[in-house]
Amino acid sequence: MDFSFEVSKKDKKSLARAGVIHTSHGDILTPAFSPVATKASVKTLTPDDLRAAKTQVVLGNTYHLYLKPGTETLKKFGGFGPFMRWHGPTISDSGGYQVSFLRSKSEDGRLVKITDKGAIFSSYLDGSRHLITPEKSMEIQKILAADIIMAFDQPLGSDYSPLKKKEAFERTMKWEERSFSAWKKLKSNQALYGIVQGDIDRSLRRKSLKFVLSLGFPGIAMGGESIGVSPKITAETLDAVADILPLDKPLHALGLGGGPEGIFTAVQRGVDTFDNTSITRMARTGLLFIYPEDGGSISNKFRIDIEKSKFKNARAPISNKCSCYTCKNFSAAYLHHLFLTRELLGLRLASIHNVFFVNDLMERIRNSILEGDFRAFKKYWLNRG
RNA sequence: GCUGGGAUGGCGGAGCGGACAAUCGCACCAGACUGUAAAUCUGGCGGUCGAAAGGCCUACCUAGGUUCGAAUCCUAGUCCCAGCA
Repeated sequence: MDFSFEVSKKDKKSLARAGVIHTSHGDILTPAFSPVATKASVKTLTPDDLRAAKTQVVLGNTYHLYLKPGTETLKKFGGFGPFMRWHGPTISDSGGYQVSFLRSKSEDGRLVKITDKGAIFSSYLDGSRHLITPEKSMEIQKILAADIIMAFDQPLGSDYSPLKKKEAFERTMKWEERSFSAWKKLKSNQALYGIVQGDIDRSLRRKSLKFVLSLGFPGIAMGGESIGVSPKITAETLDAVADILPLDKPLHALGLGGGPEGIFTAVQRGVDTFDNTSITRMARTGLLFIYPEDGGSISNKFRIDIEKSKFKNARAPISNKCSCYTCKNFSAAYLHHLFLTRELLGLRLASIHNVFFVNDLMERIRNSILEGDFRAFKKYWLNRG
């Protein structure tokens, strides 16, 4: 397997660490952000845009790519990475998240049926029925050919009844076991991450992590709603397993939210990589990140709303501190105009900025860890406003 | 000049006697956005008091009138549009 993880430097006073994930498509210097290319596209951005925005790795989704373009096409291209012409490291999600996601979205609950065997989905594209099992997810993910793949799981919904939570929790462990053995059988050179569930239940989280460790997955992912809903709950979720997190396995946070505050919260607790859709989605709705030097703070969530009328005549860029393509070349007023007139270029320039911002923040965090400065750096960002 | 149609909140445009402070869209303001069915979604949007329920005031071109009651009906005026000269 062309995959390994090494910790270059560990923070003395927290679980934060700077490391390197080696993959056959290159290294990922951690901690790192992975933009999400659900359908083999980080919305509005080309691979060149992504690279220029310091992107190291992108994440695609089994569920969506299986439905379109389908495994036959992706097989011919050798995976979704080559298909989208992203030649760097990739991650694929197992489709497990869609299990609960589709369920909560459907009004009659008939969009998906979950049994121990697997999940029967209705395609959101044409309504056709599909069965995804842990084994099937592993097969599909082999075709997607990401460097890092995920076990097939069923996240616990925060709105689940205790009984339903228990059911999903037990099922996830069974599914992970099946994912693991299917992955072994496929002899893929991909790294399979086991997913830790348990919502905000401390003992479930611990049990889940211990189970994942006992199987011997190459990496660990933290899943479920509670990892991304707010920095406070993210902290609670990660703190539950802080003392039993291994040092030699990379930790990925699935759908980590909370902006810069959430990122610091997670990195401090040992997260090496994370993905998040809202960073690019917020970009498309005009919410753009700013540095502390620009007035960013916890209270404004380190972001501005470019559609606000105060930017109508703003000649300065979104951020004076930022060195992304957008900030180097365009005024906030221009971005404001593009958004109000719904010009498509605005979506791209905003996405470039937000992706760059988060990648740049990760690089700065990494450097601060390497220099033994993480604590001060974090304080600089969070202790103001 | 004649004939016909019309004037409603920032704009467009419903309503055509009571359930109208007035449908809806745009704009504007505020908010949300987690492993993306998301260039999306939610709320507000005459003034004022109130936490809210709700109250009060001013309102559908202008001025009169009819009516218990008018954005809605009548009269006059002003302006706009279309067709014909």
